[in-house]
Amino acid sequence: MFTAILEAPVRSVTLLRSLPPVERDAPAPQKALCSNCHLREVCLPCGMDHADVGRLDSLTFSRRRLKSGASLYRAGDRFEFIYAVRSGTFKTSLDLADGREQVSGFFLGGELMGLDGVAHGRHASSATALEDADVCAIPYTRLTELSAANPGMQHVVSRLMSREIVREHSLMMLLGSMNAEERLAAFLVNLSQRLKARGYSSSEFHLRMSRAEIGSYLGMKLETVSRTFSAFQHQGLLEVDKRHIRIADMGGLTRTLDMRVH
Amino acid sequence: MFTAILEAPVRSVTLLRSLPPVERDAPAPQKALCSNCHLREVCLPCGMDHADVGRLDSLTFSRRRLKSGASLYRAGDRFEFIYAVRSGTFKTSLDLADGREQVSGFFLGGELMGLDGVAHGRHASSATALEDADVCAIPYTRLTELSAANPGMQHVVSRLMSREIVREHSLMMLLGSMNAEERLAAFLVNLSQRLKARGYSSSEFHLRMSRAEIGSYLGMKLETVSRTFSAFQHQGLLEVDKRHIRIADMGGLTRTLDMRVH
DNA sequence: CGGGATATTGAGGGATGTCAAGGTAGGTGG
DNA sequence: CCACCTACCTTGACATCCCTCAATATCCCG
Repeated sequence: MFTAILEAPVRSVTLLRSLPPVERDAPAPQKALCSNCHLREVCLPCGMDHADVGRLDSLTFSRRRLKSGASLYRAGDRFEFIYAVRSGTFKTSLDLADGREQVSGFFLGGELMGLDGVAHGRHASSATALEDADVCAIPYTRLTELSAANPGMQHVVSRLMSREIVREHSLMMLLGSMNAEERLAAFLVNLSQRLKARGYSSSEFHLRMSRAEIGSYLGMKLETVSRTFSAFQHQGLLEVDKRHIRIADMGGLTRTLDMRVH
Repeated sequence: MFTAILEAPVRSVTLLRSLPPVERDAPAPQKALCSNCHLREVCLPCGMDHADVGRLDSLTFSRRRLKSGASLYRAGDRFEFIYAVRSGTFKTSLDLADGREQVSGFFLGGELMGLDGVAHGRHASSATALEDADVCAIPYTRLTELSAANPGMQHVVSRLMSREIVREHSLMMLLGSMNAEERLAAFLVNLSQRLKARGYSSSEFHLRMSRAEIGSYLGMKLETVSRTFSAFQHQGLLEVDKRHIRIADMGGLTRTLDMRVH
């Protein structure tokens, strides 16, 4: 299901961080090429043949750097770009009428944000960096122009959108039919697999999001998230220290899901 | 937001029903043309210019008729077609590990089903007719071939997928942050608007789905759905007689949503 | 007419939300 | 360097919403 990336993506991230800071929102001078990006196996080019990836290079995506907490786009902004995460973690969220937010997703390196903007030409959700981060800005109209001439590429783009639909399907299932323990287990197992596919440890990691953000995403209150973490720790499934997580019993965690008592 | 269709779609539906029944699953002899379909303003051609709609006609979608309860496709089936509802109502659902189902959507005339199949070449969900129904089967590869040559058409297809993402966003919000009354109110208001856009009454209609199906969709038990209907009736918002619904106070119903106490 | 599916309603219990208090970590300024 | 402040996390006590189980009513279809 997931392609494991064996090369560690950490090296280039460190490199980026050590560069002198650029002016905020100035057009980044660096241009990113898909063909030699360390994330190409999990990102936009995934599934494309060599020739199509080469064509992608002609778009020379501009890069944008964000500080932790900065927003990449906001709901209602004009839709021009989709964004691929190069480094860091993002959340996407919808603004509720009463001012609270509903988190609709978390995004890791290589994942794409903003596809919901195609529908009405405006972003339907907001994207916020959960740590210092780096994205490729992919001009949507140029991408469609390019894929019009290349059936293979067009299919890849459609598939990405469809994948987003499927992703939300499973979240709906989660929100509609699982109890608190099942929700958190599903969240952790999913995150673990995605980290593994990016060359990180699947059993030990640092959460970039708060309990409140996890809760919003999973449809539960932050106190319940906290209590459920504690419960898993008592059951010997996890070791939890604030945001540092070690999965002690992956089998037990996945079994929590299969039970599906409710 | 929705384009009201003034011509009543009822006439042609009645016509179809009076035709002699065809063999089940035999390639239907009737061919449907988008350019003079009564649903063209809410269906696939929505947003296309006249020339592109004409090009759609070249695909000559075959029609498929289903009895109430019959399934159009099942999760895991090979993905070849997307389906546009011509008449009747459908539900889409995911099969849970324990045999129960999670309803992921209800579909009315002109709405498209099956876009989640693009991701992996297999349908990710199942579609079932909730009453005798009629669909256009749109061959996906031929649609993409056609849209490769026509930028306008390609964009329309992308937009449809994006719209599906946005639709699921709002459902996530519903499941993640609303209580039982808000959920049912949101469901009814949404259904009312969609019926209105199709030329039906927005204040009085017949539900095609059971309490259990509504509950599955909204993430609550059928008893809670039933109780909430009764509560709305006592509050003077609705008149309910089994599946026959009359919205007595649309303003009050939408206010239930804005309150968003929880 | 009978049987199965569906809907309504009640009683009771349990999972999760709410409110509150206290602890810890990290950042900032004196 | 330390004190303070803020944001975040944990835990407890209590409240409440919704689920579970059960009985009954109603409708639809054979």
